[in-house]
Amino acid sequence: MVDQPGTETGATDDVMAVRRAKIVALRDAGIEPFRDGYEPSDRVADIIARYAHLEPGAETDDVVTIAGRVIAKRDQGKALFLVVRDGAAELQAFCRLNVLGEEQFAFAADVDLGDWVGVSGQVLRTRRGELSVSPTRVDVLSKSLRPLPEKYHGLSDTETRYRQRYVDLIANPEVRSVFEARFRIIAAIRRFMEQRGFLEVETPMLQPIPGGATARPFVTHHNALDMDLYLRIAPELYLKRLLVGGFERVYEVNRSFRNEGMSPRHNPEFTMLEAYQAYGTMETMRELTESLVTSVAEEALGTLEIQYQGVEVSLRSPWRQATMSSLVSEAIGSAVSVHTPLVELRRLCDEHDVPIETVWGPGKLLTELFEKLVEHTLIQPTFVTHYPAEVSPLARRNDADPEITDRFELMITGREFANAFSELIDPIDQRGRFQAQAAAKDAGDDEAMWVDEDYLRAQEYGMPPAGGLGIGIDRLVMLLTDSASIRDVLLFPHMRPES
RNA sequence: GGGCCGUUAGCUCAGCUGGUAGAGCAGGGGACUCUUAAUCCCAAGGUCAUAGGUUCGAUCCCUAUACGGCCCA
Repeated sequence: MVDQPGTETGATDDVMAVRRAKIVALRDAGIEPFRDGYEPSDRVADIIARYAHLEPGAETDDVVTIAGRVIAKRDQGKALFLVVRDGAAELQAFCRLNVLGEEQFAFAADVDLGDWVGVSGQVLRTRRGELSVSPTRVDVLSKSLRPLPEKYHGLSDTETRYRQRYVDLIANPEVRSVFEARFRIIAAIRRFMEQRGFLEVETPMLQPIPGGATARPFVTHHNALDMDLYLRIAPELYLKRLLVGGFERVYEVNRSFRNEGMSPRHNPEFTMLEAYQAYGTMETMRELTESLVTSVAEEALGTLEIQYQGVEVSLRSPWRQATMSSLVSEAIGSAVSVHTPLVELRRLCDEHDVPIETVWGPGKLLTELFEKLVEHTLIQPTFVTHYPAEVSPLARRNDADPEITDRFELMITGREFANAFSELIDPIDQRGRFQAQAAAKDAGDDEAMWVDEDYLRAQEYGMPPAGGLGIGIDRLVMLLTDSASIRDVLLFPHMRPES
């Protein structure tokens, strides 16, 4: 039959040869090992729920057909146990010679670990208490050619886990639950935004001028137009064009791309939520951010008291708010702000080992001090408000102090999670800010922004006052799934090519 | 880009002071009709990441490279 006592070879490289031989043998016996479709009657998770109270040793007359991957096999001679995984749920097939008959039993015994199978039979619970299907029929739906990782320790080599996520997902069930959480979180975000009256929109990922953030872009080329295009670093300027056009509440769950190094917190492509609300302000966005994160966390975890990498974090409202200048002042022990003399700020940077560049003004120096001295200390959710205008080229100036903006960043676990502000809607001021960015770019800052004339033209038609918000989805998922690395929340993280 | 660490069988890991490698799981053969990390018996499985160097002799020491991880920029 399918059993091949003659093909005795223990060489690990020949595992695939053994399986290939089985495929040939199956076809010779008139059985297609890669079938076209199948019709299971039930999902394993439903069966487990339905028969939760079935007594050990009890048999039912109910017949079910399930399908899934064989992830364990325990051969007992004239009895055989196959563990079939359907999604995240697993059910044992308790194959018995007297129930299946010689031919079907031999067929079942020949199933390999990793094969996709269909199993049809009566539901029972074994004397040992394991809910099982006692098959009257076993079908191979798709043969597996490669051996699975070790059943007890799973797959732990990080490189293989990221490169071959499909194997990681088979070998490490907890990986699946992280990604289920990720996509439930994103679905919850969409529901929240919908409830708040926001329309989900799509804007270009291929942009002639990359805008909306300070970052180096990826360059690509349009052959027919013979022009360079850039993968977006943010959707911001397009979403705000929609405000000009009269869409009052829009958002985009966007994949954006930044041409920078990789780290446990950075991937070249990442996911953000950006939202814009006409007539809103920094304060509107602050409320939106806090409500969104708490409601999504509650929905995903059922609690607002979480642990991240061993650190207790409370997401319970209200969250702390503090201005950047007050936080920096607190850290260095004397009052500083964007109005502190340049020489004094430079001296403070020097004193605290913050490297500086001569072209930097007070706003940039203050921000550098903040990032070096304060940012990593903000473990509990904190809105850091009133960023300097110098580092906020798209944010509205504060009415009382034009050197700062009505902007905040949200810090949790010492990292940035969100960035939001009252939008700069004055096209004349915006042009000046772009020009300052262009000057910085000319001076060698390759992350500085370009002048986007079409965006300025849009603003010149009149943009309503608005609040805008960006939230890093990958980081939010890391926080809510207690994941140490962004690679653990990306199904296929970016990797260098295999040798 | 810099520093540190890692790479041994398909997977998870040992490998002493330098004398060309072991185990468990998976895979092969056999036994077993309630197992669940099943158990028992037998046999097999290696370009020790790659390329150089030192040495009578290198998985081990040295250099470079590749890939990965962490930290820093």
